[in-house]
Amino acid sequence: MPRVVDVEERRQELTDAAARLIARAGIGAATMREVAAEAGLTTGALTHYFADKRELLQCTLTASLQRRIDRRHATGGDARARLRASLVGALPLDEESSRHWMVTVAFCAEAAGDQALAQTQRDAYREFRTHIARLVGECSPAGDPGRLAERLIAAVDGVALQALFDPESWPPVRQLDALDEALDLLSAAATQR
Amino acid sequence: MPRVVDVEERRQELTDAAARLIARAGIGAATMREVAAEAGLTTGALTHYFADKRELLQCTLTASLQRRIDRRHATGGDARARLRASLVGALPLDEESSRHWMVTVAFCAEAAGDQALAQTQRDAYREFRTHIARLVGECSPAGDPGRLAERLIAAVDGVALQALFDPESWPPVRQLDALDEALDLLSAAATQR
DNA sequence: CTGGTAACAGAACAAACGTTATATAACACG
DNA sequence: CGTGTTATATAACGTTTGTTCTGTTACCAG
Repeated sequence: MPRVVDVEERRQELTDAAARLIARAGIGAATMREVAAEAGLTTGALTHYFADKRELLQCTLTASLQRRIDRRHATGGDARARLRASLVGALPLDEESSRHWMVTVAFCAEAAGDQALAQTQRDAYREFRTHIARLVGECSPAGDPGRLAERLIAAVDGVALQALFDPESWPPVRQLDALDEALDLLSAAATQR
Repeated sequence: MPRVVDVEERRQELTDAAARLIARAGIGAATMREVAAEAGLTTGALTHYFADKRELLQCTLTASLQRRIDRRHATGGDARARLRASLVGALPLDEESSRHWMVTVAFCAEAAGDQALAQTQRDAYREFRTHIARLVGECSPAGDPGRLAERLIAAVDGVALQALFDPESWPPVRQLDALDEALDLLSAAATQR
């Protein structure tokens, strides 16, 4: 057996390169040659790890969504703290989270014409919703957790989208302010009933 | 002077065709030939109205954003009713508004690598924010209108994004429910102070 | 030390792309 | 009724794209 290489790590490097290009200039910028060059390789390596461009893009979306999931997986603190941490992890607060948010958004229109991509995005969204709903249920028994989770996610996603369009107007502090206001508002509405 | 044709109308037809393709399968699907064919014409006509592809895409984004602005321009009723109508107009409730929402989102990553596109999107967002803030100020003097407007827009955009990713889970009724809940929540928070 | 296979680089190719150039048809105007 | 200009179709060109193919290097098993 020849040259030993961690295959999964190489694939990750290549999908990361694709994600960087997509976040920087759109899906159109992620050509085979550009992706390979961004990863410091050539098309020969790229085709060795992915059957075709379609598979590369599919894996890029999946990997990028997984990065976002990893980010919002909080462990310490009580349920309320873990809920807030999960929502904080969903905000584009730094370069990396902004990049993966941009990839998520960039694939939105693409997924409209590709069932597999659409399925991947829907699954990620529903996983997020379930995750948040569970935490909401743990820290505030009043009200429908699913509905409250959707409201919180909407608030976070709305802030995130505005931050992607206009980053200068949305520094981390402002994003966190908006999140905390949404949390306060919803917990107040839940307890008063 | 020869064959009389409404130039602005033709340009609108062509950018509409581009918008349909982009919403259907992403920006990559909007090739010169495809856009022309979608409009029932050929590339000869397309290059007659737009200098190059860059200008076509720029105009497509501008026209699509203008359609969304037109949609949320409400006249009848009191300030509160006009505020709600403007926010309703910003939701992807039917095929047309979903299409223009998809175009807005599709250009997000593209704009990251194109200053002109980014400027166009930022301007549209700030115009929307100003518009909503004015209506908020008219119907509820308590609280900072700008801040309240941002919260409402975040709620609407969040719902819109979720509806684009997972339309079946977000029929118009559910979107309107979420909007009305956000309106109630914010007006309650504003009056209690 | 020596095959043999995995990990790449690089060239090659057909298709599709944006763009430019050329040709034709339709109409207002003198 | 020509005539000149505009609107559009069609063809052609050079580039870029995704993909395939061929070669080369580096490593491990025997």
